[in-house]
Amino acid sequence: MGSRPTLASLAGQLGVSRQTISNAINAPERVSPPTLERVRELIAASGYRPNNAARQLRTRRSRNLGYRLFPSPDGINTAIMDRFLHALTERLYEHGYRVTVFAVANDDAEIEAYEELLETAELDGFIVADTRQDDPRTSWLMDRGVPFVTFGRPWAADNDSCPHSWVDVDGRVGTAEATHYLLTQGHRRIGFLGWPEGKDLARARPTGYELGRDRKEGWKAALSPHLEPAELELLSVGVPDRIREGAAGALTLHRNGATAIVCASDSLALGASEQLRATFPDKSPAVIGFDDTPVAAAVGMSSISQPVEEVAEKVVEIMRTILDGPANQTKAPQHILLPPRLVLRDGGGPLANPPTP
Amino acid sequence: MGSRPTLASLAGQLGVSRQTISNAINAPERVSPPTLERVRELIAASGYRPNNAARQLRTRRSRNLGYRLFPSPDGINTAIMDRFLHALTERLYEHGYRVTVFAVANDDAEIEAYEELLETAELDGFIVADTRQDDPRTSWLMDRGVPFVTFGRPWAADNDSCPHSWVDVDGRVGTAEATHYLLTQGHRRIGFLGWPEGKDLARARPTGYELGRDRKEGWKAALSPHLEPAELELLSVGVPDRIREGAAGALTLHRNGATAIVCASDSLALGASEQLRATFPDKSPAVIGFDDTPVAAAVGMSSISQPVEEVAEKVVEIMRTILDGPANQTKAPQHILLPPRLVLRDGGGPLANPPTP
DNA sequence: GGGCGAAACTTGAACGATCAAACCTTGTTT
DNA sequence: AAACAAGGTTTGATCGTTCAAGTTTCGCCC
Repeated sequence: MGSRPTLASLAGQLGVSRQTISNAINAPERVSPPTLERVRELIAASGYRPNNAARQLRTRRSRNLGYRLFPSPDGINTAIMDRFLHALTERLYEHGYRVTVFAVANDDAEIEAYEELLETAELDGFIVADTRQDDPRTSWLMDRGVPFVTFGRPWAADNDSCPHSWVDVDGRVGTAEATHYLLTQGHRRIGFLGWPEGKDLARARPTGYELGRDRKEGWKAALSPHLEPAELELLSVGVPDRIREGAAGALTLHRNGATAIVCASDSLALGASEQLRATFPDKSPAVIGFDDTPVAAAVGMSSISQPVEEVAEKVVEIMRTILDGPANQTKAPQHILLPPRLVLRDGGGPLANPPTP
Repeated sequence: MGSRPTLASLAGQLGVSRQTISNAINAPERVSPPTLERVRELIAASGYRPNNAARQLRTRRSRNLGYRLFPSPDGINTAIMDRFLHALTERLYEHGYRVTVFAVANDDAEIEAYEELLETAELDGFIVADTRQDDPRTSWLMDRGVPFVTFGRPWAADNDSCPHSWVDVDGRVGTAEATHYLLTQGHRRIGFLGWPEGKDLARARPTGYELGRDRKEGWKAALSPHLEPAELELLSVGVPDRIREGAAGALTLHRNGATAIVCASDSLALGASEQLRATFPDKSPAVIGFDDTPVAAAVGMSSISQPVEEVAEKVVEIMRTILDGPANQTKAPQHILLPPRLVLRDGGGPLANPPTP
């Protein structure tokens, strides 16, 4: 029982040189059809697979990309990044790329890890999630010309002139759509349950504060034709991203006259929904969450769904044009903003009538 | 500006041979103290890091382990595997190991991926989660002598004679502890809300059915000294792992006289808890969940917490003795069963009194 | 003082692939 | 008919490391 086949061993069997086998794999047009055929047959029969380490040593390409795992915060919103990682891995795998994950505590450590991974494992690039304004990570990567794509906008004044590629979901469109839907249902006093504004309160939110502002603006834009600014003011509340706080915030909004609520996250929405149903069993305000997490689906709550699978697909597409595309082609950074989708559900919650056994 | 330092370039600067530098890194005892000192200084000053591809090509070790990402099911229990992956990655990184993740649809595809990853990326081993009885994956890995450790027992008749190493959490002990706690609180008729039994209903549960049986047995063992078998029978219900089903199951248990409920998952517990609180606002039965997911923490529900970080630590320890330990030492498989911890919370749920603004 | 052995270090080869350049064949051009 | 071009194939070198087998130095012992 021999060890695994190599280019040289295959070449020996076929009476050709290693380079011919190599060409058959990497540049088939250089090999004559009959030879190509024979080589391909042997490759299939022998189950040959090129050794990545050897290839990497020579080409300085690892076909391996890095992704940072985020620490699970106390929210329920991690589920969405889970789905993203899953889709990302799957899509990249299809194109022969592997994903190396790493976990670090903060941005500084993340940059250090980039350096380490680039130098030892020679990763070909990174997928960076959860970008913030003036993100030190993207500047670092850009400075050294490391290929990367972000899931998240740079949130700079002009996102379109951003020098790197990004894919993101348009939260504004999502909350606007939810608000419009509630308007068609006859609601006018629609509340927004979001996160606190101001940078110093960053801890209270799952990510940068720009995200929350974006989501709030969609609600505001959809509702402002129908309400006075003073009323709008009353109908917006910002609280830390926890279920408990969502419950409290919902009561405030209800007191201010809200008959329906659009939320910045499912955590808030879940708190709001359960609280309102408990406090006002007969006619509790409608609640729409954000992210369409499993919990929302489970309790039958409407929510705005981010197309993370599509985001992953776009990210991979862009990454491939950067890494596999023609070398000397100028690669203009791509910016893709995907619309979320409103998922309507009947309401759910505790069962009205105990089922008979 | 030169490219990155290599063994040869460092050797040139110091007037020694490459091998001496290599020895200083991998076998310091072979190098004389003064030379060692000089080499180490230069390494630090130059920021030299060994190239992994070259090292791998020669040693056939990649310092890279594989881990399969699970498809996010519709439950809320993925959070725990998230934490596990995070801890695992962190611990392995500390010891110079990287984690390559992959996502596949089923067991066959998983085995194919093992093969692919072993041959091309030459992974050193795998961490296998969520094992079942007669798991085809572990047999495959064992047959080819691939190093691996599982998070999860083999669930065979005799776990202790299992030929591979595993780490798991003792669900039985967890539910027993929860039941005991409820007994000390004066409860006698304590219900168990679990999953359906029988292999054909596998879809209804997050994983193999052995897990659910294990958790149920802890409750049964703790309670059987206090109740007749017939009563026990009435106090146990098995439903699919969804919030909605948990709500229904809880009502059944309540009808059968349960004053407290121990659950096989937080999904079920959440449904039970919310339902009971809605249906019996004044004196709703106590509910204890399983897995201590973020949702449980958020709604203030008691739950049995799996020490996944500790599991990850043990898994890494075992993996290191396999991979880095003395080569010709006989490695008896290790089996570690960790106890979960009961996390008590006040109850939470909707706020009784609307807070003043 | 010759032989021996250990310690410290060096040298050549190998891992398995790709790059760059050389080498044959053919067939076409002048 | 000699020169040239292009297509197909081979050869030698190289990526950066470690293994295995050398070499040198020096002290020790009989």
